[in-house]
Amino acid sequence: MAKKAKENTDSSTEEKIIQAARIVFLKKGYSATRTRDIAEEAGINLALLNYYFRSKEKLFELVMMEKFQKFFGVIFPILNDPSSSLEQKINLFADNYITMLLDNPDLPIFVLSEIRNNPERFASNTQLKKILTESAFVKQLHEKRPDLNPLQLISTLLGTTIFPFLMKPLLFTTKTMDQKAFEVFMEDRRKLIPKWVNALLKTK
Amino acid sequence: MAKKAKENTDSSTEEKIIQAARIVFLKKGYSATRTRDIAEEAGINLALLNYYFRSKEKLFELVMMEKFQKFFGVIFPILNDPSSSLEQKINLFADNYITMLLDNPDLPIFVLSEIRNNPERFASNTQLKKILTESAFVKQLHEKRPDLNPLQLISTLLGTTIFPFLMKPLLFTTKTMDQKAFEVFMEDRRKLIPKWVNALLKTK
DNA sequence: GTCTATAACCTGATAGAC
DNA sequence: GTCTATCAGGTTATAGAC
Repeated sequence: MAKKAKENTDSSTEEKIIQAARIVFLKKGYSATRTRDIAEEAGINLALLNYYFRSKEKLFELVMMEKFQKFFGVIFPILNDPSSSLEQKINLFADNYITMLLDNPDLPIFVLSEIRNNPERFASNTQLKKILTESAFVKQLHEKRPDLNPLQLISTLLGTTIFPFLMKPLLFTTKTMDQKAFEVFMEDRRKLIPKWVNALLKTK
Repeated sequence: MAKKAKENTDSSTEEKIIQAARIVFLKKGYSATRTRDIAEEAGINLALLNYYFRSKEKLFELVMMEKFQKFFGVIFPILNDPSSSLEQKINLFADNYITMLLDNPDLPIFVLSEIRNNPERFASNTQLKKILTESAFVKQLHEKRPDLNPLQLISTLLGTTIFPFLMKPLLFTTKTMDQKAFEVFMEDRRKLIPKWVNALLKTK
């Protein structure tokens, strides 16, 4: 602890660059981002970026791994907890995920876009497959509704939670909503999704 | 009719270029696409692309307008038909939209990505705002459930239908599904969505 | 570590021969 | 209309001074 005190200012050049990279990559994606944008955002010279991170690709990989961890990391512990009920999992998932997404509204479109652009990168990711096919959530779901493909409910749970954030740019640009209205909308949705998804469990 | 017979081969150079552009832009998006990729896909020389379409930007705009028309065009006539019931609209929407998306599975991520990259382009699009705030669907919805923000149900209807196509690259790359399984999944969903969304209308 | 200058490469677009 | 050759500008990455 005491040893780390020196770094705690967190304003080292390296940190400034990666923080800038987070902002720019998240907003524009890999292809549309120029290393110059990142350097400018960080308030440093372009050469320093390569000095610290060797290449655009390497810097991107760092940021991307973080973002993927954020995007998928919340899901696993909730859906794979054997001690909570199906209803509790749905409730907890919607609540936690909406909180996280309100803090990171551009995360879904970033993650889904980059997977589209480079799907091979995730061929090795077996964690997600496990959540979707053999988590505690899937088992409980299968027990309660053996007639229903668990992925149908999971897609609905994920879709209803994430989709508003994918639509957000469209809602804003057409002036259908502004930031404040969107936040209210998502607070309503935080209560609505558990109610709705649990209702679907009872719909034969 | 007879007049158009001559063009019916549909293999003019211009047509070959725009068909190649459809394929490449849809798959990689604007930024990651190089005009050389399109020329190669079309089996023609790079110079011809500029001869026929002047610039990458102009060619992209053509393709993009088509794709947006496809993505949003189906929604309007269905949701704004005053003669059909709420239930019929939900049913018809899911059915038609899933059919269209099975033929154009890469459309959602393309459209949503490009809106993210360039939202100003759609600032002038008032049609979508109308669907979301003053269509026959919204009015009927408000009448039946005045306690519910219509956008909540619309987001759910759109999200449940579109989201599986956004997840598709992830499902495929993790080998959770293959093409055949995905098609079966979406056929199940074609029946499930109307049942589910109509159930939500009755969930207080 | 940080900067300026520049190399090396890539990309969109055009000139000009056929 | 179609091609080859090439330009002009932009982008990543590095060399070398400080």
